[in-house]
Amino acid sequence: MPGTKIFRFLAVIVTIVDLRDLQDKIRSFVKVSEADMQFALQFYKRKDIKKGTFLLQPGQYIDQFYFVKEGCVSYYTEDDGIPQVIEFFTEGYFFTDLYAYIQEVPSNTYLEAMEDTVIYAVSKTDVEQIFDHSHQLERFGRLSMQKAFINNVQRIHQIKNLSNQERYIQLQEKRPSLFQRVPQYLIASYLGLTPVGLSKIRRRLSKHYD
Amino acid sequence: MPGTKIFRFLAVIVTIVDLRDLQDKIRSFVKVSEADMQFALQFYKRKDIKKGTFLLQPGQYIDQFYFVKEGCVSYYTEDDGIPQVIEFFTEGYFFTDLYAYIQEVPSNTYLEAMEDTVIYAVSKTDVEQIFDHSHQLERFGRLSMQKAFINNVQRIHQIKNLSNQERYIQLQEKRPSLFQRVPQYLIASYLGLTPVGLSKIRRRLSKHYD
DNA sequence: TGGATTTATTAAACTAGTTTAATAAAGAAT
DNA sequence: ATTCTTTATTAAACTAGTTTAATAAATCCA
Repeated sequence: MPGTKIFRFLAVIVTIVDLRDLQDKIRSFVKVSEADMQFALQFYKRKDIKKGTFLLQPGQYIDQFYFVKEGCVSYYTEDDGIPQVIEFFTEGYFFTDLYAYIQEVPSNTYLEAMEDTVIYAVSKTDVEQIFDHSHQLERFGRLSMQKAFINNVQRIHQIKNLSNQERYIQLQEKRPSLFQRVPQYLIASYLGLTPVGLSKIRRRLSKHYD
Repeated sequence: MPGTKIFRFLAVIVTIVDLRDLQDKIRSFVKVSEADMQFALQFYKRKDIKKGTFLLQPGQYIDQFYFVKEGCVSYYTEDDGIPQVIEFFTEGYFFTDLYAYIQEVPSNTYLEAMEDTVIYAVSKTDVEQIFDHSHQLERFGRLSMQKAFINNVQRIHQIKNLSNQERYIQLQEKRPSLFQRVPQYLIASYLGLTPVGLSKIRRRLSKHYD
């Protein structure tokens, strides 16, 4: 059955090509032997998520760690029915609801695809296998967590020391594509204000350039 | 010289007793063999810091990682001459200016002892030796960074979703001793408001209990 | 394509903070 | 103990946001 053979062959190629992003990401942090890299990659499963799909909702457990190949996932809680956005995960981000993942308790957050999204998923037990198997990959885990930590320290500093207007401008500069991908009221929430407040800021800024 | 002998003996005891806090902290994250633990501990140096001393000032490089045995260190930037407190490090905290430490660039932050403080210090090259030497200690590094990351995610969520008054009350509940150890205007800064603003909140709350 | 729904803007009244400045209280140093 | 300096409170005017509600614009989808 030559048809079957070709199909399998193509499937293998697709898998290798697809995981290139993930490999590059890992190698940007540490040197990893080809054997260790292949050991890790075997556990990752590709998932295609349609826009509007929830990877996680309040009350659910989560034992998966994700990597965004393509697309955008919003991470938020809901207070009095109003979404409070913690982060937007886009290409190259690792993510999960880390608190629920680590504590193994039900989450109180949402993970929702903002557009058709492709992610690689790996389970907690497989992550542990990977880290047990390779000291270098454990180091990658430490360094990527360190980087995420620093990002948050800087974010805290920005929230405290910049005005909402300044943070809006900065977000436009650093992640301009977000404004095409995500409704404005979620960006308002991410910046820590109401849709009305963000609209005022936008008007103020546009008038400035008249 | 029996006097000398006794002195040395006591010195050894003191060192072992002193590092107990650090060992306990590490063992709360991972199992470590006695040999690996001793390998790590040999690199730590105790430092006694007088109140008001700066461990770090803007423009300086930092290649030390610290652990607070006793005391309190504030971590802040200065904008227009006004301190902007990022964190207060008290007993059991690991700290450094992680950004400057990792990037090996001059810091733009202060690390200042708020009271007479005892810390254990280890250099970056020694940290790297420790992690190279032991996979388990590398894991400790990953897990402690992970915990710090989660704390910051929760802090971001609080800053965004709680009022200043709510965050003031929460700080009183979670870290009551801070109010004895640190001047109020620095706590105001930590909470993201002015001394005047914090004073108003305190008055509002005290009136509430009349 | 038209109708329904979601999203963004505007207005108006309000509020929790700000800034500046003066005063009071507390702490440190000789 | 007295002075000097730092820290905390209060008042008053102001501001950048809020809430609610109405309207306009954009998007979805059958």
